[in-house]
Amino acid sequence: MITKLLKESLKKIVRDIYEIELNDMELKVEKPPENQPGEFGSNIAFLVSKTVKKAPEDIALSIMNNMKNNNLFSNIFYVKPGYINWNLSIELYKQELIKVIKEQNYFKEKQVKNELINLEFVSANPVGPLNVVSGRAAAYGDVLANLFDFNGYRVHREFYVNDHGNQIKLFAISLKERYLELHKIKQKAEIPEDGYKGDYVIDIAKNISSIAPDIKQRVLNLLYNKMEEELINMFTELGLRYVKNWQETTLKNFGVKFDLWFSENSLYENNYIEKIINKIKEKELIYEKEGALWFKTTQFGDDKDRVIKKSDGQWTYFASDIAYMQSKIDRGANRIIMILGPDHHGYIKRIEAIIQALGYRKEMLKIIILQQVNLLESGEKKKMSKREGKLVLLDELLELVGCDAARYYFLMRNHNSHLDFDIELAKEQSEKNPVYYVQYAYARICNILLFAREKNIEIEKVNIENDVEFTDLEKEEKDLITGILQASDVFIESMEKYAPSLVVQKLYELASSFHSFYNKYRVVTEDKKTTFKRLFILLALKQVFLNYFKILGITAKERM
RNA sequence: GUGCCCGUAGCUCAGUGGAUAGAGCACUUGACUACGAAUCAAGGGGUCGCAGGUUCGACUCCUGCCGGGCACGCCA
Repeated sequence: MITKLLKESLKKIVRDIYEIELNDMELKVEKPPENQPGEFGSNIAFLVSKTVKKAPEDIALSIMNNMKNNNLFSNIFYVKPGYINWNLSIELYKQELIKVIKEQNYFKEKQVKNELINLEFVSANPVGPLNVVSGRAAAYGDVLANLFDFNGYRVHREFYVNDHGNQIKLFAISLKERYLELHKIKQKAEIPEDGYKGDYVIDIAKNISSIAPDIKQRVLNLLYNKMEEELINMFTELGLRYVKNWQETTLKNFGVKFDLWFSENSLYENNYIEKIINKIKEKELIYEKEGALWFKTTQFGDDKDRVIKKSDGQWTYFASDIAYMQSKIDRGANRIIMILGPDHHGYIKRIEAIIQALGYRKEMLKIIILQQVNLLESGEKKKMSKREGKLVLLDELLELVGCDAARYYFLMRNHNSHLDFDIELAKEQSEKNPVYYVQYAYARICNILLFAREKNIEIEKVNIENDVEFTDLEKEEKDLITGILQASDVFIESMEKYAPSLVVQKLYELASSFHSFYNKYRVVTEDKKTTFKRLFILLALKQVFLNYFKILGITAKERM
């Protein structure tokens, strides 16, 4: 909020003097390094010097001259090569703090935009429980969705269930075999070569009667009548349902809830795929070769065309993807965001091709590749594979370190960095997890406010506008205030950069400022003036922390 | 072979055109008879993989190379 205001004022000054319009993304307004003067600083003179071809110093001095006429800026400093730094006016501090304290949802954009964002993430195959890799995607996607929501967009969280195709059949057969073995109907399970060998399949076989109490009877009946296909169909249906429940429960424990679990199978109903493909056919983007149907993705920059219908007459997954994209748009999406694993980077071109072939701008699509999670075991790299059953379950992690620490751990990394995951390390680090650092700061704030109330200091009755002075601020107090004022800018910037890690970083900085302040100064003292001033800062700070926690999906603990 | 991601302190990582490159962990030293020491203050530790280029300015952008990882099906 405040950064935006400052940027606008600076841009206006430049417009007045030089008649040029500055790019918002390039213009920076930020806190200068520790050893430099001023609470805020800007690179504005450098930007202007690029187009005007004058020394940054001269430009800075002229801009500074005009800044003096604006009461936003109180002390203006020129710093060596061409920076302009300044302090904010005390009055501005006060007005902003009052708003933070008094306005409900001050940080949340009140004007809801018309745009609907379809955000797809996790979308793990429905053939097993979620592992830590999905955990990273879940945390990332959820916070991204929160950020969009916070900034006034409508967001639809979607989980694509790949419940169609061969892998499901293999899973169903594996499950069936395990079931027969478990109930001694068969001596030994015969898991197909490409089947699912992991122990978790045995667990599912053990527990599946929880969603189908009459399963044993049905199995025996079908076996007696030699209805092998029906038997597999039954295990397909039950297995899918069981796994979906499992995944949904895990995600719920992780604080993530989806608006829609979209079934790939549903695209096959009512010839939907056929209809959408025909739409592209009309544009002559589809041709036949060697008995198969091909989509001319090369027209949109792909390196080769892709098959959409195999020579055996089956649609490929790529065909259902085409229909799926159209379905998102049919359901009102103006913007499509997909969070995919690094193994999908080759699909970006293809999906862009789909969007364009369907007649939409490719800008409406944003694909974020969330880099891989490497599973380590005491330093050794280990291959995670659902088929082989080698994985670290998200459930295990949650049990081990808890939801807050797990979310924080995943969110600290940005999306394009690899993450080495060592369960031993996670266990060890859980006690030192920075999430406790930020939660502790919040608990301390609550405690002080509680303490003040016990001392019968009723801040609610104090008139902040008239009776509280924000003069003579200590450095630590100013740090807290700038942290408070910058919060909404952090939320906007993180959204624009698709970077939840930025939120985490800023929250940590804020907590750090608070802990420093706490150790140096006392809030509740004999001196009424100072006590009120500090209590008001803390009231605002508490609100800011609550907003950060809400976006990150972390619990705000009043006591640790 | 082609494409994508990564290479920053002993370890785990922030930082994507700006100010003396930052945190946490680990290590050393100090701070509780006052709102919680799960905290704070201070210290050591770096040729930002290497070499060129672009410019007022490069960890950041471009080119080449080295090292690590992933992906390149009429599988999903």
